Amino acid sequence: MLVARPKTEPVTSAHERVYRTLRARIMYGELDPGQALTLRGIAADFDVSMTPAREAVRRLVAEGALSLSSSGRVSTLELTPERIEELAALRSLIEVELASRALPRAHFALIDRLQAINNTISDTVIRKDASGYIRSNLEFHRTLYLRAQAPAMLAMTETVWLQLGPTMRALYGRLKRTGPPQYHRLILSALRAGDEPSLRLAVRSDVTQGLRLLTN
Amino acid sequence: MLVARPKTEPVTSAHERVYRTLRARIMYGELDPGQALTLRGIAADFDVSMTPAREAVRRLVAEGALSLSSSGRVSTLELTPERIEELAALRSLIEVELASRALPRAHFALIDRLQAINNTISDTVIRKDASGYIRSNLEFHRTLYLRAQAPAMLAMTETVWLQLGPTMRALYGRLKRTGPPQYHRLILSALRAGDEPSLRLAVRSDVTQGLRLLTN
DNA sequence: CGCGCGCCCTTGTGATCACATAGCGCCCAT
DNA sequence: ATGGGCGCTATGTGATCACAAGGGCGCGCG
Repeated sequence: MLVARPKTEPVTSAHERVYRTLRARIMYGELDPGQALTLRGIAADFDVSMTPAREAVRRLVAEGALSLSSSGRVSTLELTPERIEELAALRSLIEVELASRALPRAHFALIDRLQAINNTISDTVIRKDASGYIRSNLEFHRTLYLRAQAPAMLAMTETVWLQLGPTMRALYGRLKRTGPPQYHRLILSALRAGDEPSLRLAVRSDVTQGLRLLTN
Repeated sequence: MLVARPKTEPVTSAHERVYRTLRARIMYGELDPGQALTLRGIAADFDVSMTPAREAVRRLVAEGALSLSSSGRVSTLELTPERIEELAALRSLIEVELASRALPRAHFALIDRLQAINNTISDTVIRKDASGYIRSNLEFHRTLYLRAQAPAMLAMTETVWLQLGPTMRALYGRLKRTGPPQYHRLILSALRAGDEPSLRLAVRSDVTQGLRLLTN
């Protein structure tokens, strides 16, 4: 017997729920590169029919988060070194611009929030929580970029993150982390100083650093 | 009675056909900004069921080519001036990089092809063919960027074109064109000279010029 | 014991249907 | 004449089914 939905709860469609959950899993590296998925499997996991599963998958394929074999099988991306370099270059281009646009609007409260997120990152390092590390690291960047008031650029950056997601965890394994990324400190001090050139350099460095581990 | 498909023809799924056609119509400005579409209408137009129509629309929504109202109605984008500025900035960032990467690989044959496309653009100006103008203008850029061997960047650029599509025709109306964009000449001479700084400037100017007409 | 072939079953595609809802127009009352 | 309310219909969502094709596994042959 169906129970009435509490009227305050925003009705979120089934495919939206499937989409959001899969998207987060991919972006935060909870799926391995090249991992195969099936529509019926996804549908069963979320206890919905194939239709919403198909829509969610289509959407993720369109965003480059999943790839479609010629016969229609879906799997997460396996990136070539060239593709990784390209995506890192895109991150660099767009994120430097976003940071630059956020700078004039970055007040103390924002910098405090970023500081707090940086501490969360430390926790994930101590707990060796790869997925949590990726999530809070991206949260650091997203919090800053949100201030740029540039939704299209932010969306584009997030689709790049999405494409890098499964591969990023592989990176985490090779990384001997002892704390938050070193360049986050530089980003914070450049923000405090209102120093745009330093900020651009710090963001570019932060975005590009991980790349080296992946391409060799 | 069904006729056997010629075996050489690549079997392209129904939703792919719908997707490609709609995508081209949007990118080349054949649909007005804010134009409403219905799944059943699209399905009828292409003589398919609602399923492929839904998938094609979902895909285009994911790429930002179409927007979904809260109740799920789909329509093309109506861009605010701020959004247009943002998209132009994205074009500038990515296309300058693509041009820069294409430069070392740009041989005579490529420059000849670009020249030929430029002539096609002249034809569309004479014929006052707005959609053809947009199509061949983008073809000019795509042909150059293809040489950059950077598929992810090119794909990202194309989704920006897609978002600007319906609005670009509005631009065309305000433009008193007498020939190909002036900056195309600069792009070509920079390519011939192998002059990267000039090329970057020319591409940025070409991409940004139209913007001014749209934001005031 | 290894390799290749064929068959079955898994999997994606497209059509159709039932249902809920939002938007729109029409009608009536003031 | 105009504004508001009501009801119909157009429209999106999700489920289910039929079908075709591709991949993987096992069997049989060398």
